[in-house]
Amino acid sequence: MPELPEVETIRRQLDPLLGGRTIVSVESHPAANFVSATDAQGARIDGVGRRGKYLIVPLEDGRELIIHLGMTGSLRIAPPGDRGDRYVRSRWELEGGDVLEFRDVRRFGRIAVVDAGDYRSLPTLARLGPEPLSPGFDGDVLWAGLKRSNRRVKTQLLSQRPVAGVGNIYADEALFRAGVNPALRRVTRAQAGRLAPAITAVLSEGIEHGGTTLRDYRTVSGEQGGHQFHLLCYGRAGEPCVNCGEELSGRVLDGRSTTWCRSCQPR
DNA sequence: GTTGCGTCCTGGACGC
DNA sequence: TGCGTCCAGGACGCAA
Repeated sequence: MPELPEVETIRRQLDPLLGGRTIVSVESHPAANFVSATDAQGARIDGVGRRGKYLIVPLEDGRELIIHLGMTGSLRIAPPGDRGDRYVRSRWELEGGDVLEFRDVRRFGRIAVVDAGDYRSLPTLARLGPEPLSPGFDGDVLWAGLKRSNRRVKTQLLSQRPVAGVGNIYADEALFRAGVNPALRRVTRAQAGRLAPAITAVLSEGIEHGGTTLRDYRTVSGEQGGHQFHLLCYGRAGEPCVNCGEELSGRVLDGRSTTWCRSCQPR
C-alpha cells in the first residue's frame, strides 16, 4: 500500500526515465478513476515530482498528469509489445517505443490530467498538509495542524491535512516511536514535538529501504521494498514490544487496523 | 466547517 | 475440493 516512501522511491526511479519524452499514444481502462489518462496523449513530459502520496508529472503544455497509486497501484516501464496482465489499467506509449504502465488490482488508484496547480477535482491534494521531509516541518507546524480538529490523532494523520504522505503503516510506526497513543483526541505541544521528528524519521528510513512491501508494492524495476523488515509496531499485535516487552495491542480505530503499546503509548 | 460512516474494489485467508 | 464470508485500506461522498 503505497505511502510517501513508496511513492518517492518510484518517483526517483521514473524521473530520469521519463523526463523529456513525449507520450505518443494512450490506452486506458474506461472507469472514471483512470480514463483521464488519455488526456495526456501528445504531451511532452518535463519530469516527475511528488506531493504527499501523489505523483505529479508536469507536462510541457502547462498541464500536469497526476497519479495516485491507491492501495495496489504500481508503475513500470514495459518494453514494446509487452502487454502486462489483466490488471493493467493505463498504458502511455512513449516516443521510442517504451510504455509507462499503470497496474492496479483493486482499482483504488486514480489518474487525472489538470491545469498545473488546479487541484479542484482532487480535494485531498488541494488541501494537502505540509511535506514532512521539508525543512519547515517541525513540532509547531504539526501541532498547529492537529489542534484544529477533535478527531483522533491517527485519524488526523491519515486525513493528509496536518501532514502529507502518512498512511496506516507509517502512522502506527511514528506514533509508536513518539510514545503517542493513536486514539488521543487532544495532543499536547510536547507530544507533537516528539511526533513530528518521528514522522520524518520513519518516512526517511522507509525511503532508504526502498519502501515497504507487505503484498503488492513493487518498485519501477519490479523489486520489493525492504522496510517491512524494520517495522517495530505495525502488524505486530500480540507480539512483545521492542521497548518494554509488553504485548502490543491491536484494534480497529475509525475503520483502520491499529497497533500500539499500552505501556509505551499511554492514554 | 466538522465528524463519522459507507462505498468502491478484488485477491487471499479462513472456516465449514 | 468448493463455496461463502471476512479482511485489507486511501480517497471521497453524504448525512447529521
